[in-house]
Amino acid sequence: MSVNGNVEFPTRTRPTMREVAALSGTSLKTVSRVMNNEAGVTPALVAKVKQAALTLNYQPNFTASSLRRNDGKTNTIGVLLEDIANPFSAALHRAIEEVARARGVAVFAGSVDEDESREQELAAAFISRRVDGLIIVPAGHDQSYLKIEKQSGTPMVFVDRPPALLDADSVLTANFEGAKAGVEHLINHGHRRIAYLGDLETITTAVDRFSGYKDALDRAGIAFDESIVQMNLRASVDAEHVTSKILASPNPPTAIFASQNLISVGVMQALHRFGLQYSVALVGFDDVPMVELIEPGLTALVQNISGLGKAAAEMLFARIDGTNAATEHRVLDVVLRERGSGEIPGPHEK
Amino acid sequence: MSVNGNVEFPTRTRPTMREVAALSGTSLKTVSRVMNNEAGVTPALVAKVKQAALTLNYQPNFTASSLRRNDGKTNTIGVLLEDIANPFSAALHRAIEEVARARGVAVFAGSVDEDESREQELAAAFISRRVDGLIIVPAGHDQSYLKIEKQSGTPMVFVDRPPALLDADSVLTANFEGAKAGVEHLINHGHRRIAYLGDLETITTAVDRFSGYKDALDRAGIAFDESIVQMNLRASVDAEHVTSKILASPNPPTAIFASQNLISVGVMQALHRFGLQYSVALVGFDDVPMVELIEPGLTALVQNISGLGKAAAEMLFARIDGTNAATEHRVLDVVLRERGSGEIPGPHEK
DNA sequence: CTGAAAGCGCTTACAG
DNA sequence: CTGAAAGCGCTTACAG
Repeated sequence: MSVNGNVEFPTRTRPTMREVAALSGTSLKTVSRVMNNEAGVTPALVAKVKQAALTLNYQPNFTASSLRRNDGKTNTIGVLLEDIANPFSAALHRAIEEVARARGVAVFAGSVDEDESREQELAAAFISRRVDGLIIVPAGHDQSYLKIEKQSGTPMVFVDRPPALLDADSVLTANFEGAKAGVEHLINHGHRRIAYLGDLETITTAVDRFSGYKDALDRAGIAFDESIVQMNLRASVDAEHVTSKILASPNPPTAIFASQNLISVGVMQALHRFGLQYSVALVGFDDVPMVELIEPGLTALVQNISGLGKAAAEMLFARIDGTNAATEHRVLDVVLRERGSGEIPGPHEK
Repeated sequence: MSVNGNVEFPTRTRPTMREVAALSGTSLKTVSRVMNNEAGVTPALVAKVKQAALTLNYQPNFTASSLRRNDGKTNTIGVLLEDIANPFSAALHRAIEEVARARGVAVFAGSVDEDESREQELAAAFISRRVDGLIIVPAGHDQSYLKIEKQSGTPMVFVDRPPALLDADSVLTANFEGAKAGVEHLINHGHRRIAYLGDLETITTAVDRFSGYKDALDRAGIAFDESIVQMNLRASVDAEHVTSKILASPNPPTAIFASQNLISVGVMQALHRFGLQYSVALVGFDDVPMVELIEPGLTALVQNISGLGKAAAEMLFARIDGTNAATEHRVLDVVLRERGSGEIPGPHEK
């Protein structure tokens, strides 16, 4: 007589195929046939079984079926991202979901948070649930712990960052070439004194971008000057402080290269505060959200994030489908989008 | 003799507990005991089993174990989001992950994309994989399809939007009160002609915010004027167009209320283009990314997104743990953050 | 076309 | 303390 929903609708046990069989007066195997739309069951029986399933509210247990099924597939993949909440990870995740959805594959996701042990824990959690494959943005610098799993037949594709001490497929962005092109863009606009603000040196993409910077300077015959270079920046406030310090130094740069979007934001904030946003040039790696609202617009090297996710997912599913080709390493191009901040002329303009 | 990794390391079948038992000269049951760290196994046997497991690279199959286990738990939950890639969904997802991670629970996630059938497909996909619970941001307006599942014992919590035609827990933002407070803020700053730009009328949160707007006008004795009200805006460009049109009209508003962040962006773009960003006041629901870079700063009603996710996850796990309390509906407050755009004085300033 | 038996990889319930 | 048998919900392999 209670009005509480929990009491009115007590928990019932979920019906099984066996119970559907009993109600429909047929066998377990026939119910299985009907549920899987297998041909060769009398229409009359099909109707009876479906009616019984409906009456009992039967819901198939996909997990149980995959245990016995020959292919052993769970139609599930695991995705290890840097941080689910950051825009890069979220866009990657979305692109992967798109491909998985088309195949009826469910997606586990988790944040690695630049933590090596978290990476291993997440991988283990997904493996113990027998995912059909893994897509990984690694944090650690040794993925040999996945060797056994790979040999056991679980395909895996690395995105954004390459695997280390493990032979596996990867899809990366042209970080070296992109950063190099960005710095050359500044040089072509008359700059020779170009500061570099970079991310953690433990992140391979950060190292590659930094190499691109140095290579561009080298080719232009510009000496590397560590007084206007700062790596290991994480938050935008850090970048803001460093930018302020560099701008106030005796021999300030006429241009700045920011190795990722949070750093670009910090640089822009410092430039705005000094009122230098129209005098000091800026090129950044990665777009900044709401970039349209900022003046001058940020000239940025734009990655094809959804392209990375799509390619990774397609490579993974090709492996899951049994492709046994040699390990593949794909690299996606970066596009330089001119919006104003990178076209501010320098003192050496021709 | 091939150097191809795929040939050097052929796919092996994954070892089972039975094989570990055989190698260690013990029984399946004893291996199970060791793997689950059950007390009461001779240290010598434990060592032998662990050695064998290591030799064979045994990896436990959590899915298989949960099939037979009494609690039946898969230590897995499913999360249905609006769109994994949007910042709101991503922040929600992250907060949920945090709680799940602490319990060793893996998280399935998917995008509903404001599509009713997609919502049902995702729910079915997660249910067929026997998740322990569901956290749902619904798109449709009838969740009765989940009634059976709920009765079968799968806990579910709705976030951001309430369930319809289904009695279930929910965690919502104070949309009505928040919008009302935002409009009252504008009124207090001397505005009486306040435009309203809103989201899809099919979204309950959009309707609630609109009601808050109307209620604030009512209480201030301001007549509702549909010529400066526009609902069903989705992209920021749409909001930009409508704002431009309204600003160019004979009797333009002195203030604008934007019902969500994409709309705020469109309004800001239009105001900037007209050079009216310091003359027309603006209050928006939800923060805008990189808001620090915009002048004047956006005065916004800020939701506690991670609070929503955390509360939803905690309520879900309480149910999973067996709590059988009455359905709970929690509402989280919104904070008005003054940053400049909402404090621009209107003609009726006292 | 239909179904009884065996088995997927584990845990449970029970016996020794 | 250890293990043989049964069973979780399904599919496979085979017989009729």
